[in-house]
Amino acid sequence: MDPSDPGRPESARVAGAVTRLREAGERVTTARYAVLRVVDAADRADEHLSAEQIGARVADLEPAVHRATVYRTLTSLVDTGVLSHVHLGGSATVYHLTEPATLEEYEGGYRREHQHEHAHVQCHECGRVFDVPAEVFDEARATLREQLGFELDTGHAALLGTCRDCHPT
Amino acid sequence: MDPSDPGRPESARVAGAVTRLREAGERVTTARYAVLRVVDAADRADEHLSAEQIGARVADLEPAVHRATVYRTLTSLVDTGVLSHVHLGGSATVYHLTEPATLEEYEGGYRREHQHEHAHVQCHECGRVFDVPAEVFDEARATLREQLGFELDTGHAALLGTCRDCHPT
DNA sequence: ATCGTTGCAAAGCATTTGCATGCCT
DNA sequence: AGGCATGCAAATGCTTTGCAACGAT
Repeated sequence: MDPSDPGRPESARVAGAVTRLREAGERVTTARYAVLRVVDAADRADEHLSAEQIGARVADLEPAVHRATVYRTLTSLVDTGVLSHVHLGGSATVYHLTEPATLEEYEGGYRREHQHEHAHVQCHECGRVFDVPAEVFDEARATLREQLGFELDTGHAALLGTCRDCHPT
Repeated sequence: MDPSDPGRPESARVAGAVTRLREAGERVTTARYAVLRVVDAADRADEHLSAEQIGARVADLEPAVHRATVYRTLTSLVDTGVLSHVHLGGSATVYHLTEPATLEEYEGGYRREHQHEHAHVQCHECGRVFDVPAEVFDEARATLREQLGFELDTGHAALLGTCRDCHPT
């Protein structure tokens, strides 16, 4: 596996993820590299892909990579911290590239929307997922902490609701 | 199926649910009655059961009821509005008896905790689910409505976080 | 008597696992 | 070279479905 293979266009985000993988002592394999590229492309298109959907796209990119490997890869990449996953209401789990703590490490190219922690809200009518600033839940977070001692983690699961387009009114 | 069978202790909540079922033109069968009793008992114990767990308890109560029927029953009871379900982060879905609009219709016996809409927060360490007043999310709800036109439905999916007992600190 | 509901069993689908081989470091 | 990751295929677990029989109204 040689991700520096000339001719293979690579985003700064994928390059950063590969670097972090290596630093963590993890091997960079064909399967892992393909998964990273698929998730990066989805992130850039504001898409939220499930394990299964990622598997399908990886199959296009690298037909030799087995489905089971995609699942194992997703698990290990999440463990390593290179990817993070968000649980959607419907029971699906979607994956994101995790943003590094210091953006400066990786030269430009980050889209503004990806620079901050965000929560996810999903429309249970059309299924679309919207990213919203985590600060929206600051007050709720504070209340839960004070009254229950519960630390709300809005990055880890989506909240359901109805989007503007699907309103009955 | 005769839920008025003397000697079968029945809570006011189950009685109300049965009434609402009949009013909706739905048949009250052994399977449906058993599911209602199981869910009611869980509610009263502040437990949150998944379809699978409900199936197991129904099997104790009515061994003749098939697992597949429990799934179909849960679906139809939710459709009718007698039950409501909440998606937990881990991918499980748990069920509740839906509270009727007017409490007065059903003579006493409602526990205070069940009289109001509530949201669910789940600890991703220990898995326990806590009920919290829906008002905790009022500000977030208002912000999302104003800025995105998104109607947040906190009753339909649990938020993840870490409970007091599982804090690293 | 009618027609919705159920039991049964089999199919379906996403995900996981054991094991030998392969390949990244 | 050495050990982790992979391919393969079978198993798993939850949920759904087709169909005939059953039973609530």
